[in-house]
Amino acid sequence: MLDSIALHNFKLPLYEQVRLHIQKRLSHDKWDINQPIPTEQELSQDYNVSIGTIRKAIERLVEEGLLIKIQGKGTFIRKPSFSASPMRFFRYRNAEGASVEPIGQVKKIAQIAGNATLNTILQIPTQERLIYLERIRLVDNIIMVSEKIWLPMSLFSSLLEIPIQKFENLLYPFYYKQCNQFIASATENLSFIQHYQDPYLNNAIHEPLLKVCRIAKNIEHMPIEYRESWGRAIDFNYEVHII
Amino acid sequence: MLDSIALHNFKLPLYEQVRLHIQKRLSHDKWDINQPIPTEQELSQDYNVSIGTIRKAIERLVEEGLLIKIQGKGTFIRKPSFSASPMRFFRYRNAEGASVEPIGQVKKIAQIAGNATLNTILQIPTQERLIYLERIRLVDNIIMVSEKIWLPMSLFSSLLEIPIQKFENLLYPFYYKQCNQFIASATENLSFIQHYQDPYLNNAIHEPLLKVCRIAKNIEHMPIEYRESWGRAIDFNYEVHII
DNA sequence: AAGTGGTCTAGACCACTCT
DNA sequence: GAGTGGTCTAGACCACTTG
Repeated sequence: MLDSIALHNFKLPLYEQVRLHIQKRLSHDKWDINQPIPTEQELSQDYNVSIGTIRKAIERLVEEGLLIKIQGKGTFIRKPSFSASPMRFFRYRNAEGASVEPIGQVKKIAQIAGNATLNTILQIPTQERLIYLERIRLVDNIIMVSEKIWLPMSLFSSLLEIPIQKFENLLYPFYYKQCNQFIASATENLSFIQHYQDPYLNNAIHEPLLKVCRIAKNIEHMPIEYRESWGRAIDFNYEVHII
Repeated sequence: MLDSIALHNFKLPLYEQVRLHIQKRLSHDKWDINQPIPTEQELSQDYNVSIGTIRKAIERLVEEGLLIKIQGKGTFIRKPSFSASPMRFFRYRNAEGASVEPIGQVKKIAQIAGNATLNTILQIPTQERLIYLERIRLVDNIIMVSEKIWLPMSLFSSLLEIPIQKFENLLYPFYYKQCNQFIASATENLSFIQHYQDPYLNNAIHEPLLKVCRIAKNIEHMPIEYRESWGRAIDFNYEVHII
């Protein structure tokens, strides 16, 4: 371990070097996602730094959302958990006023040619082909959100062999199980669209819609999914905290 | 100092007790906002805890946005800085494509009776009177945002003596100078509105608008301002990062 | 009982700012 | 050069989880 990394050689603080190295191991070393990563004691010996330095490195990874600590059990790789996020932007109350878990359904999957715009977003060569998905999200059998999803063929080709009925409710855990691709973070851009008629939402042409463009990234911050979601603007509701 | 606080008496971790105590001193002790707060060494002696514990307490206050550290100079109370935030939600490019600092103008100030809804939001007695402001925000002389603002009379009465021409571009630093009220954080709720005609935006009645409702709070998390802002939905654009 | 992360201490030296 | 926060160490004991 000590030979494999050249700590103390850069200008970066020690805990930053350790953080970056652990971050790489998270994606490359294939640690079991249900088992704790090595303990702080072990890491401290591995890297030959004090335990306080390890703690600071891990603290940053926890802040980044890559790891979670559980006292008495250990430190674990965080599983994808924000899969329900497009629904964050839309209010919905069922008859009883309770919050309901929305259902996701893939309606179409296809293999398509890449194009300059999409492949630039996904940071892949222009000639690489893409997988294209259409998906809806329902609450109480009402279609709340319509989605188009683009994925790099090189990472997700195995999805093409799966019938759309077999796609699970939440896509991100499904990506991980089927393709070993782990979504760790995302950037979403919200804007407002008029004069667009979505075939799934079945909205009136003049009815305003909210458009959410999402670039989802893996643990190394490489984009691996691009998604556009539409929903009725009238249902839009979002809360944000500012400091 | 040691007598004035009873550390070690609660179940809270030491650094949490210290954090809470320093947080109270920030609003009550009237430290000069341009001078550093006591050094970590001094605080460590004051509270009779190790310097590591002080550092952890201060670290939390920095994360909360209450303090900023500057290496070599000291730790300072953070001045209000998110004053331009309603404009975060609206895209605007001037002729040169550069980003422009919007201008804020108060158009009306009045003293009004409290009501159940507003006084509940501001967490003040129903009978307390309010100060009501109307304000616009311009970019290149175009009105981008129209705002209504409500303030508790008890904290902001001195504003009534100031002619509206004297109100400054940014309100939060102005609140601090005139009324010693410091905005430290805020919660904003976004939604779409149709069929509302705003007198300043001069929008068509059918034109959809974005409504931003903000509750702004002081350093002790008490709400001291409620604000509703409207802008054209077509100009809406917002980016959010998810982990 | 053993092992994990959580809290806390008491130092050391470094990088930066100001005078 | 003096003083600030930034980094790093090498321990100690506590709270929690699991066998």
